[in-house]
Amino acid sequence: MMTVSRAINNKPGLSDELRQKILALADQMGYRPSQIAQGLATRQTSTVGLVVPDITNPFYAPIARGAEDVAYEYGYSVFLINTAADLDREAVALDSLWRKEIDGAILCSLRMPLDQLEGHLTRFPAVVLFNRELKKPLPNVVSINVNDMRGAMLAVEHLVESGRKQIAYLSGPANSYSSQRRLEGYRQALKNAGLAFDPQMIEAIQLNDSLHATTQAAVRALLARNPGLDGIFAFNDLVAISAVHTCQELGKAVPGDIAIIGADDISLATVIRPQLSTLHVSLAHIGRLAMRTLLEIFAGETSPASYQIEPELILRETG
Amino acid sequence: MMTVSRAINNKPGLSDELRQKILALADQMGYRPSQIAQGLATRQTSTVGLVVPDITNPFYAPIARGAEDVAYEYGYSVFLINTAADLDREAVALDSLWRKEIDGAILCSLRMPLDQLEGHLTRFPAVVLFNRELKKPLPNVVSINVNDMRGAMLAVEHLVESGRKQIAYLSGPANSYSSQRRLEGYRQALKNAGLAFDPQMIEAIQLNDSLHATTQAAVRALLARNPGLDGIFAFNDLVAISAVHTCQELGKAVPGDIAIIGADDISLATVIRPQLSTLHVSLAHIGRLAMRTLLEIFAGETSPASYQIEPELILRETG
DNA sequence: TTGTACGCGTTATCAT
DNA sequence: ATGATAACGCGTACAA
Repeated sequence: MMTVSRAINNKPGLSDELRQKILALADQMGYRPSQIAQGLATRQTSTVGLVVPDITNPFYAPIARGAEDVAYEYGYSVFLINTAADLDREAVALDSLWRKEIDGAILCSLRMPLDQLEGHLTRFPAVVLFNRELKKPLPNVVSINVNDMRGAMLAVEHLVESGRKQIAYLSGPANSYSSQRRLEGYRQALKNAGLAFDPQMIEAIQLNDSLHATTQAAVRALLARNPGLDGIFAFNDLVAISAVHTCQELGKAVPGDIAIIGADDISLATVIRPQLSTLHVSLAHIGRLAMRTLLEIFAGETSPASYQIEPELILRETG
Repeated sequence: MMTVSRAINNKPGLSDELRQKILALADQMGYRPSQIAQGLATRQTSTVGLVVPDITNPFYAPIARGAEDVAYEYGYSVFLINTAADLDREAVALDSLWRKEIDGAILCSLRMPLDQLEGHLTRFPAVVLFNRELKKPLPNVVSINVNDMRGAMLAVEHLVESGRKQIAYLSGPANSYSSQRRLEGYRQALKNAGLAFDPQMIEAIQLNDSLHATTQAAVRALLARNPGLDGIFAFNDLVAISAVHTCQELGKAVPGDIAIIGADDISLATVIRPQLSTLHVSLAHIGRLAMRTLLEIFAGETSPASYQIEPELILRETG
């Protein structure tokens, strides 16, 4: 048995001749070692977990794709889990992954409270955390964050520079960290430009309901309160697109009357007309980076405790 | 050890009192059985594989979501694999899943030749095959197919009934089964309406290159050969959307001059303007059905050897 | 260079 | 109702 094991795992300790013979026979018999048994013996499963709110969201799909691509290259398999932004499901998922003895996990935008989260994190050999900050660094976790605040500033600065005076922010739900950070950037950019911050210029989009309907309502409310509205920064592209259509339905030209800038540069941004101006981040790259980082931790290589992704303002047709 | 095992797995053979004591203690110690070890002992891993060409494709994402949702409900985890329509990667993926000793797999749109495919299929305890027909049924595999031919007929019939005379088909690559079946439906509907089939009315879209660029070229070519073109049926929604935009760029009104109908009803269909007329199939439902079917096979319940999903023509704004 | 004993964490089987 | 033993399929450590 051991000779076979050594032959198949390419380990030294047997003649090349015997190795070839074993390999040929194994191939002929269709024998491949059970990864379950290997996992039990070596405590390594060549398996990682990928937790996202919703794989259907064009923001997360490319991340998953990038991560799985790299995993495939290195012989790892990935468990996909959708949390649906449900706290219980997050907890159950993490527990389930732990019981599967995964080698590591990529956790995207978990809503779980920090203290509860850390309890889970320490149980995994390695974790990459996306869009979530830790209070103090843990040795086995690396975080990757988009510089949302800086991105929002870029967008709002451009709106100001192109002469917009009444700029609104279409925010996400209050429990979205990204949305909060973008709100900060929005306020900061306004302040830097000597413009007053007006709470009337904020509308929050709840993600549960029909996105387009709620965005429609939000834009209408914004316009009712501020007839001179001439610029909108939306916390993500889907909302931005809905805002574009709503403005057009209301007889407002985009960007003539109202300039609109989204965030994330999902693939939809270039398929709609007018093409959406937005903050570009390479989603597939983030996924690849996350998985590569995980592999580096496995290999014991030291990597930065956190990565910051800088968004880039892409001006297309809406702003 | 056995008493603990029985307590945790809710098996008979111990007093309720003891069971509670064990459960409480296990909870306090944070003990949960290793699914790897369980897998080795029981030969069941509570794990399934989901193989799709590309999770980034808005057609497959909802299927994956639906499947994972059901898996979650029943305590199963799912391995996500993107094949990128690469034959080697398909084979490697299937082998990898087999070594992981998955309980079953959902295989979407595999390109692999039938004889090679069957070799893989028989190694799995249970398989649901999507968009792929088997020559003769295997006892452990159920297939789910969209009635693409019927769908194409619905679309083309409607185009004919609304007065369109020169109807083109924007087909997919030659190795796409769906696209081939839709071509059949297109031809059949033409025939039924007494219209001649003209090869000049077909253009194939290669998926490798930039989708919009190739669609643009295809539509231009179609229009150059047939200036009177007044209807287009596209083999999927993404291509249909590109076609809509191309027509508009070329000064053709949609659907005034040219009516366009897509297929699949991906979520994008309702976010673009004009909203896309298309063939609706509930993707999330297919995913859920696929996973439920897998679970039924596990449970030894008999289910039909194949399901046929009937598309429904949804008339929105492009046709 | 090759083979043997043991352990990984769990469940099935048989005994008590 | 509870416990002891073997087995699942492999890799590690050590002996031959």
